[in-house]
Amino acid sequence: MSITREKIIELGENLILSRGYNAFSYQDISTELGVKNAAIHYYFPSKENLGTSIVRTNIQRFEEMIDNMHSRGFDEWQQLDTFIKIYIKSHREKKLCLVGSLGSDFNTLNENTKKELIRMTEIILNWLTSTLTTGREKSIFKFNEEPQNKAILILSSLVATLQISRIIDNIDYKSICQSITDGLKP
Amino acid sequence: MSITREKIIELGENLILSRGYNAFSYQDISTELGVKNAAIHYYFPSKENLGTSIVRTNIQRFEEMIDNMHSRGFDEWQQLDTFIKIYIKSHREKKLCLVGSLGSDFNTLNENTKKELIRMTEIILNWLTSTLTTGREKSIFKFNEEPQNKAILILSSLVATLQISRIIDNIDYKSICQSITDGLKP
DNA sequence: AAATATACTTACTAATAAGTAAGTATTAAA
DNA sequence: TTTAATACTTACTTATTAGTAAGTATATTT
Repeated sequence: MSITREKIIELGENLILSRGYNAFSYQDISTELGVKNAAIHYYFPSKENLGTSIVRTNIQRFEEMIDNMHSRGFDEWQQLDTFIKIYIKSHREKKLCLVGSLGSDFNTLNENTKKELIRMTEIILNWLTSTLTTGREKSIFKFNEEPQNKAILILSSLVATLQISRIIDNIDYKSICQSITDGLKP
Repeated sequence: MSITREKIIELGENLILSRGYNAFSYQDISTELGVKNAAIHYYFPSKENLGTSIVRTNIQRFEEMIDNMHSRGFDEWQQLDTFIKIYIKSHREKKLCLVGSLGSDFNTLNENTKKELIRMTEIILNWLTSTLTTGREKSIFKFNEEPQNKAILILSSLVATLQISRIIDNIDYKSICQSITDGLKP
């Protein structure tokens, strides 16, 4: 895979996470890369292609992380902590996550990017639900809600607290994450 | 106040909640209203004026609701239920809330709209934090987190579950709200 | 009756957006 | 050594955007 192509995806992702899908242009990417906007169209003929590729790259990254955690034999606490650390990093870098950013722009997205975003959100929620279910079976976690509901509540908290932190800057993101995990302790 | 002006604010708000700040134009509003786009500029010279007015209108609406609940002597449970019902209505109407929608677009907003959004979010969180604090003092609520953290967690859950519901359509929003309130029961 | 304010329309401008067709320099393969 | 693929640039088009200046019809005030 071309290095320019990878840089375009990386820059595009950062632009989506910092400014949103409808507020970034091919010019933003090409200027940053020091090329002409037609060069971006060479790799991604339309913004639809770029958006879809960005989400696909994220799905791949997430699935690799899950595989890696499973092959290392991570228990449910270690898995949840690793997942939460992604959000703590996003907060440190003043970025949102794709679910929150593209979720807000959902109605304006093209069909393919929508499809990949749906797929990505399902993959995350399915993993989280199954991790919560197994963790509770093993008495590692304790909670009363349906695992699916608990998964949505945890993901929502992580996603929207990033957004609210952007509005109100004195929020202690790590402390919020602590509250989330405290709510799962037996 | 002019009825056209009010309609513009209402349409603008709905456009922000369904498509986001950067994906709606004065044309969208003028077409819907059956006037020319210059008519919108007559009431709101710039998009900054419109955005700011939309947020201010929401602040006013929220403050009126709070005043109303206080003057009716609503207890903390009734207040929280009333607040959550706003979100259930938004979900039914397939809309987001301003905090979530404009939170995602925050970095692209003008200074005045940012200021009002900050003010609105602070008002909501301060009310929620104080309601939770008082409710716990009265043993109406039970929770272990810091009230400020609990307020952020509740607001985040409401906000981002609207976004996630847009992506994944089989989410039972009311059931999520039930999980939120169940977590406060003594 | 004349002046003024209100609520617009007409007819623009300048900037930026996505997207394209055709050309060029460089590297790799036949 | 010619051919072809790769990685772009040049130079454009078309559409949409926010925004404006000047004009007009209607109602209200003086």
